Amino acid sequence: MKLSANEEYGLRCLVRLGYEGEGGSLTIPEISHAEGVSPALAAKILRVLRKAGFVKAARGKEGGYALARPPEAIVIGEVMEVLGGRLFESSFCDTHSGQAAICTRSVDCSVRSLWRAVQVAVDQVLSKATLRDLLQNEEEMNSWVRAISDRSGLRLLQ
Amino acid sequence: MKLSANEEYGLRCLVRLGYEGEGGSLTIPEISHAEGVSPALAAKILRVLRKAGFVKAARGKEGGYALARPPEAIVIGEVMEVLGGRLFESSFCDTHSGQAAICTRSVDCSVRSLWRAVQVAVDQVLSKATLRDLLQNEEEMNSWVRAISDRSGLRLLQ
DNA sequence: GCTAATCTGTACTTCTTAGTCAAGATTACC
DNA sequence: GGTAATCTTGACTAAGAAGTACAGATTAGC
Repeated sequence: MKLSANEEYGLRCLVRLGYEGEGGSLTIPEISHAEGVSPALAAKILRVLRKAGFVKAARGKEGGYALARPPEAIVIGEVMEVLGGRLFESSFCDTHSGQAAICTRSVDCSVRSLWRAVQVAVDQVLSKATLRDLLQNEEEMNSWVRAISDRSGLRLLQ
Repeated sequence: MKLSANEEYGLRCLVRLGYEGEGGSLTIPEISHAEGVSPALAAKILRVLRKAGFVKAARGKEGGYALARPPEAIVIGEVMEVLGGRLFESSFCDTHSGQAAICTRSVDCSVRSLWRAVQVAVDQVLSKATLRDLLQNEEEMNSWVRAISDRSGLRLLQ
C-alpha cells in the first residue's frame, strides 16, 4: 500500500497550478522546474489530468496548463482515483464476481471486509479535501486537518 | 495507492493458518491450494512472514507452517507494514530531509500533510485489528467493523 | 507565411514487483 | 541408514510502473 509516483507528482502539479490563481497558467518547463520532476514526466502526468478534466491545456506559443475548474470544485479523492486507481480492486476474490455480498469462503470475506474498511477510512479523508484546502498556508492547512479530526473522531494530528 | 500482491496473499496465508487453531500447521501445498496461489509464490511470501516473526516453519517430513504467536498478538497493521511498507515514505520531499516539521515550499507541506492524514486514518483501522478479529465469522466481523465505526466516528458500513 | 514556443502522441528504456524453477538442506518414519 | 516429504535459497523470467526521447501538430506574434 504505497503512493505511486503518479499520485505524488500529479497532485503536486495540480497544487502548483492552483497557486497561479484564477486563469493563471504555467508551461511544462515551469511546472517541472518548480516541482523537481523531469519535463517529460510532468507532461505525461499532466496529460492524464487533462483527460480527466482537472486541467486544460493551450497549445502553441503563450500556451500552457491551467486549472479547468475552480479549486473548490476539485475533490482530491477524485484526483487520486484518476492518478492511482482504487486501493481495493477486488482482484483476488473475483471468482465470486464482486457482486455477492457474502463469499463462500469466510477467509475471503474477512479479508475483504478489512480492505473495505481501510478504503472507507481513506475515502473519508480524501473525499472531504478539495484543492482549495491544499492551497491554504500552513496554519490554515493545520486547521483543516484539525477540523476533519474533530468531525471524524480520528486523531490526525500527532 | 493500491494493495500489493504481497499484502493480499500474505494476509490470506496468515488467516488460513489462523483457522488451524492452536498449534495447528499447514504445508505450503495445502496453503497454496486453499488460497489459490502458486506454491512457489506462497513459499516466497511465507518466508517474509517467518523472518518477521509472525509464523514459524518446521522442516522435513511432517513439517509445515504455523502461527508463531496467538492470533490476538498479531496486529494487522504490523503485518501490512512488513508485507508492503508504509504508505508515505517521504520519498519526494527528502531534500528537506524528513526531519523538519515545516517545509520551505508550502506546496510540499500541504501535500505532505495530506499524506500524513491519510496514513493516520489507515493506521487507525489497521492498528486496532488483530488476526483474532479476522478469524471470527461473518457476523462477528461485521460487529467488529461496527465497533470501530462507533469508536472512531467513521462510517465504515455502507 | 515564417518562426519560435508550446502541447501531443507514441515508442522506447530502465527499474521494481510478481511469479517460477530447480538444487540443496532438514526431518520423521521405517 | 534410506526414503520421501518438507522447507530454504538463490537465480531466473515475466509483467507492470517509472521515466525518457523525439517527431509531429498547433498557435501567437511578427
